[in-house]
Amino acid sequence: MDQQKEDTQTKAEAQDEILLAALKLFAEKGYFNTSLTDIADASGIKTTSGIYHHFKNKQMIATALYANIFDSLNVSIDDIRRKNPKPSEQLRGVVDLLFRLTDEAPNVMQLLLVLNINEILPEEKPLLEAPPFVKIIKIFQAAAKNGEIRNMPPQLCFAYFFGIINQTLRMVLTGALDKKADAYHAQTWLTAWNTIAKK
Amino acid sequence: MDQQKEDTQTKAEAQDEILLAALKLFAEKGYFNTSLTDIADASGIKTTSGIYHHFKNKQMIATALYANIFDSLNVSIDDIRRKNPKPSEQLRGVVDLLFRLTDEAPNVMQLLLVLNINEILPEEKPLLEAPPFVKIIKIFQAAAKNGEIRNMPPQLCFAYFFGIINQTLRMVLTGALDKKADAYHAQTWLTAWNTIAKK
DNA sequence: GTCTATACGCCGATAGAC
DNA sequence: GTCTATCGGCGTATAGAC
Repeated sequence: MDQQKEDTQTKAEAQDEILLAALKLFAEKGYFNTSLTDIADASGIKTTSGIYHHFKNKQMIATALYANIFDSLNVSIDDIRRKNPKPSEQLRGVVDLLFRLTDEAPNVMQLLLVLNINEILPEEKPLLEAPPFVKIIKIFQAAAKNGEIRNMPPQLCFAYFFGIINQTLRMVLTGALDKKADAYHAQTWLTAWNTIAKK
Repeated sequence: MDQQKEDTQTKAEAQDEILLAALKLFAEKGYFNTSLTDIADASGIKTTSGIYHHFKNKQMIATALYANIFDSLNVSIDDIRRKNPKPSEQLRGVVDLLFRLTDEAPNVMQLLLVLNINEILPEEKPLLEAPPFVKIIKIFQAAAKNGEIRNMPPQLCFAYFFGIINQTLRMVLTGALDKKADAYHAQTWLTAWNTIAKK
């Protein structure tokens, strides 16, 4: 491994460049409006052939992108849960994360909130069954159990709470709300929390 | 015109069949996963050629679909505004409409809430600038003026209020919430209303 | 591992008989 | 207005030289 450091780095870098270009283009134009030629042009690679040395086909690029995003979210959420004992604090941590991502990595949030994973990858599980979202549902269950929130199905908690959060962030992403996500952070958290909090 | 009544009726019916088939397929598989062959098969028409006598191209089918949906929503919203003097009642009427549509015309709601009009029709205005949504924003403005809701930007009202409504309906459409929309109607309205109501 | 060249298929779209 | 037949092109994907 060490003796091929140059090569492996280069390979990993090339893959990253492809993924980064794809992420940007998918977020801007959507998956189906983006051709492999577009992706090749936007990364360092000159022709579509080069892409096939890194990914089996176009779908696998999207699969890898979503896997990376889910993994990263998973790590962050685990971290948040470890550092915060109370479910309400954990939820607050997740919201902080999403607002930060919207300002700092809007393309990632675009894939999560705007694009339809099931239209791109019909075989993939629905978004809400992906690991990070399963964990969020668990936070709602824990919050209900310890009495921080009202007693209602966790899916409905999700609908109300993240309905507000996600719609706000979506409108920031599309420009329907004209300030940075951060400008709406405090007020939106409070509003969302109040929809489920035990009054 | 009158003397060709038979023909025009037939023509209109054929167009409707195409639109209906397209609506169903777009809602199920998405616009890009649906070929004109699929649409021809699903309507009475036997080949894709027939479609071109009714629509200039594939995009125009989507354009017509959205135009129909927007028109119909527009009429309904005008009706609601005429019949209900208070903005809060108007909003309630719109919510009733959306919940009813989710149970009775889920394909229509799928196009509105799940599919990305701007990915399908890049030239089209963003959804929130379409006439029905402009009217809803106006309702929020009127509600703010007469003191029924808190004083905040109408776009933010929209984000909170319809964040809850739309996310709930989206989850009904995808099966993440397992009952009919109607089962969540009352509670969801109340929760959404409370996010913007002057307490 | 990256290029050139090219194959292949699907789909959108057209021409023209009936 | 609907069919048969067919085109053209884009976009995915592969083979093979370097």
